[in-house]
Amino acid sequence: MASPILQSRSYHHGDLKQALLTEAEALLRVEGLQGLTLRAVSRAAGVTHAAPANHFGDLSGLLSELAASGYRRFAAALSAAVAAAGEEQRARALAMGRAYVAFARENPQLFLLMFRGERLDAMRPALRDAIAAAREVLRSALSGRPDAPPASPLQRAAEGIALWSLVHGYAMLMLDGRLKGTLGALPGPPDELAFAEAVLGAVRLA
Amino acid sequence: MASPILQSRSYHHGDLKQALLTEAEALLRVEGLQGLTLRAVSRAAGVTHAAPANHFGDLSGLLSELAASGYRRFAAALSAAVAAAGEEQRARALAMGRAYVAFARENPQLFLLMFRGERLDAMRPALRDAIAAAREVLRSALSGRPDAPPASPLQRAAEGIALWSLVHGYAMLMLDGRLKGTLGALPGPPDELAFAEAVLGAVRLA
DNA sequence: TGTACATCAGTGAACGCGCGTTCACTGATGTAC
DNA sequence: TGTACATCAGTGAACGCGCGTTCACTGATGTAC
Repeated sequence: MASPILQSRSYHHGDLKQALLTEAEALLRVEGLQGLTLRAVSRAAGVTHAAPANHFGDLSGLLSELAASGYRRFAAALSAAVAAAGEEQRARALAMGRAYVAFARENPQLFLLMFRGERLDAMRPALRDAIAAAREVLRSALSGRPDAPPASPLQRAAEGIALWSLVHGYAMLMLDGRLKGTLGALPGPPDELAFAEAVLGAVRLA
Repeated sequence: MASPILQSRSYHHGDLKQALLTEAEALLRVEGLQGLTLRAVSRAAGVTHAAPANHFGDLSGLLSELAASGYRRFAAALSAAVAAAGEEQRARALAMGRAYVAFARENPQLFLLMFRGERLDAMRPALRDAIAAAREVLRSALSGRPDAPPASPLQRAAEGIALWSLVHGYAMLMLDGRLKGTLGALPGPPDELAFAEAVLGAVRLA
């Protein structure tokens, strides 16, 4: 018989794989990466702690699938933002940056899991594919200025990586709480969104 | 009697505190952050695993002191690079960026420990002071362009954070191995230094 | 339609592991007199 | 100079903890005939 919800295979539980991923993400959000253990996730999902092995093999398998899910949503968010920004290159890059930072802010622990390779298994096809897809969205949003004179391959690559570094660094510093001091020292009440906007807009390609 | 080496207090061991920090850093370099446990560090230093408590209290105390030591060396490296770069503002920022990335490349795990607040105790005076000192070096190296018209406080702060984000993001992406693909796709043999230079130079304040 | 069988998701108990913490102790160092 | 005492760094054994893994098992689902 089909699952009560999706048409995925369901035995005793009825899509335990998805349930484990959902619980894992909730746990990650609340407890952080170090709270994510096979036993804790199983507990949250109401199954024995040996059950996840049937779906993920081991812990790094579960973390990798979770990160893959994060990358898919990340890529979708960036992609939608860029598409909505029109054709102008700088507007597209800015839209991407906004969406990038917003994703990090809304999913801080998931973002850290995604960009902290240590505990992931980069060989997992689901993760590898999701990373590649996200990378491609970034590449297309940051590809050089068609209006400018043709640059060297090094120059073009450096420009893309510089913009990526800018938004990624901002996201990481923000998640580490490194911007609080600067934000607090500004006149008026802190406005994180306006500040992010000012930072992303403070820089241009040379 | 004084210690055989330094004039620090020495009882049975003869400066166990420094020895533990040295061994901890070596372990961190080889095993990564998750290999850093009180027991492993004690083992490496040849003492009982209860001994470190006399000097650091608990594990987060030891990690915090190690991070503080990292921040002191980090600040010194940035400071020296900036001082050698002369007076021109852009040259100073570029020199800082180079030194920043070089430190991250040479001390990858230490750099990650420093910028991953989770396991540190930010209340430790040694760590708090070291972070503040490093932050001040950054601030002075990245402070706005004296040649430009006076900008708003928001604009000035945003410019400094943007440059910091650029170098920090580059360092993090590099340590995560995210740049390998781009670097490998360039014509000729990969040249990390030249690429970093190109990335840092690809951007100007708007 | 019904029966026998194979598959496999999930169980529950047991295992060994390394961890941080505690605590009474030992013994070298430093100090008072 | 010598003795008695206080301090405190480091010892070693014991503790409980949560972890991942293993494994024989149960029982629901799916399939062959």
